[in-house]
Amino acid sequence: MTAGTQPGTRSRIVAAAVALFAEQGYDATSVNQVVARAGVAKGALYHHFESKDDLLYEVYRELVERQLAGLTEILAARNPPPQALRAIIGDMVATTAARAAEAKVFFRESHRLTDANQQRVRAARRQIHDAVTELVRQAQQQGDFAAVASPEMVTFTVFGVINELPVWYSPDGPKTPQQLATELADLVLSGLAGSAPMPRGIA
Amino acid sequence: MTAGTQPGTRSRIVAAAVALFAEQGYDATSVNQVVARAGVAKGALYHHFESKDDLLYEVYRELVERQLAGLTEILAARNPPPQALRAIIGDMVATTAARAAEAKVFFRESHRLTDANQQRVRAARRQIHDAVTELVRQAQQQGDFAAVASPEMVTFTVFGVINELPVWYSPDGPKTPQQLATELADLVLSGLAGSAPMPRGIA
DNA sequence: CACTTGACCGACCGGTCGGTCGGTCGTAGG
DNA sequence: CCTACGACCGACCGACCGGTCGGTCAAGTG
Repeated sequence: MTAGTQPGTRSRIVAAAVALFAEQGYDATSVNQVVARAGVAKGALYHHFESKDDLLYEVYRELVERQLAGLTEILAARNPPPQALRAIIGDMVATTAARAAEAKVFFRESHRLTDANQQRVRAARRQIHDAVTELVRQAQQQGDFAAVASPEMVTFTVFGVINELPVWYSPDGPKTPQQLATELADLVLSGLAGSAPMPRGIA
Repeated sequence: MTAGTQPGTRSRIVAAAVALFAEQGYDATSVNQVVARAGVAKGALYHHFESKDDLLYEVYRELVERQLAGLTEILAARNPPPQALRAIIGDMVATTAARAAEAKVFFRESHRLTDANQQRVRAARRQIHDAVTELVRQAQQQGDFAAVASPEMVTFTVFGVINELPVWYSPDGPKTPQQLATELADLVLSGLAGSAPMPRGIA
């Protein structure tokens, strides 16, 4: 009522698109379906977005920015590797669970982005991946982690679970995201504790 | 030359479809592209397959049958849990790496299958999932594995990496599938060795 | 009041999609 | 030699796709 614009037309379009993309996939969703769900006309969508691909990219941009911000903050704290890795897992699991639909689209449809947009997303993802790998590598060199597997394998393992989480996670499920994050962190850190060095207790 | 049929028209269609689905995705690939790549006419495709969905299902059927057969064989051997889990990881990594294109399509496009076909595939996948979970659960009860995480989380972790493997694995990469499988098994088994109960040696 | 602006509308467009179907052709059976 | 048949061909179909564009209308400005 205040201004000449209905509140959140743009965000309603994005929300409708995310829901439909998550349910059906990007290609299987027509822009007509999106505008019908959002309750607007086709012209409104193309008033706010350049193309269907631009709409998809919007989903990615928001999620990847959030994850990158969380990671940067955690690394800046410069805590010991076990705590840092646990914090990273906790943050990633939390954001993935909270935005499960977006995450589902994210990891399933990335190949459908325009080349330019795809490169931007991949660059951010690689940045996250490399940061975690480097954390593990340094911790192994300093003896904080056992060298039971390469840093790359540890990273792939952690993100493997997290990326697939939106496939099976449900808010109505028996476990909260916090519990899931704790379990995953326990498993990974137990593995990285190895059999040789410190017998750090796991609550 | 022997019979009236060109050798492998059907399999050439499947191979072309797998390659294109892996490169571009299922929806983004037209049947015209498939027949062009296979070097046949459209009629040939619809002579061998009922629909485009049927063609997609063919990819799934073959892969899931192979994986289920491998798993059954391993479980039938009734080896101790650590060896069994290591064998399962080895088998899954090997088949996934050997058929990376199929696996990529598999885990990315499962939601595009017809409901009936999707249920069949999901049933087989759940069977695999449940078998591994049960293996872990029993091993934890008997003290062979530490209870650092729930059996479900262990399973999700193992299949998380494996399902994402086709995204980053390359035959030209520095590591063989065997090496990757060993690393992953080392990491997971090290985690499951835990620090609480018996320090069972890991070969 | 006239005029501008920008959010939004929806009929419409060229093109492509998955799928069809009447026809051709090489081989096997009689 | 004739007929039957399965494998395969490719022009064609209606539906629907993503995207366009001339128009409408409410609020802001002077």
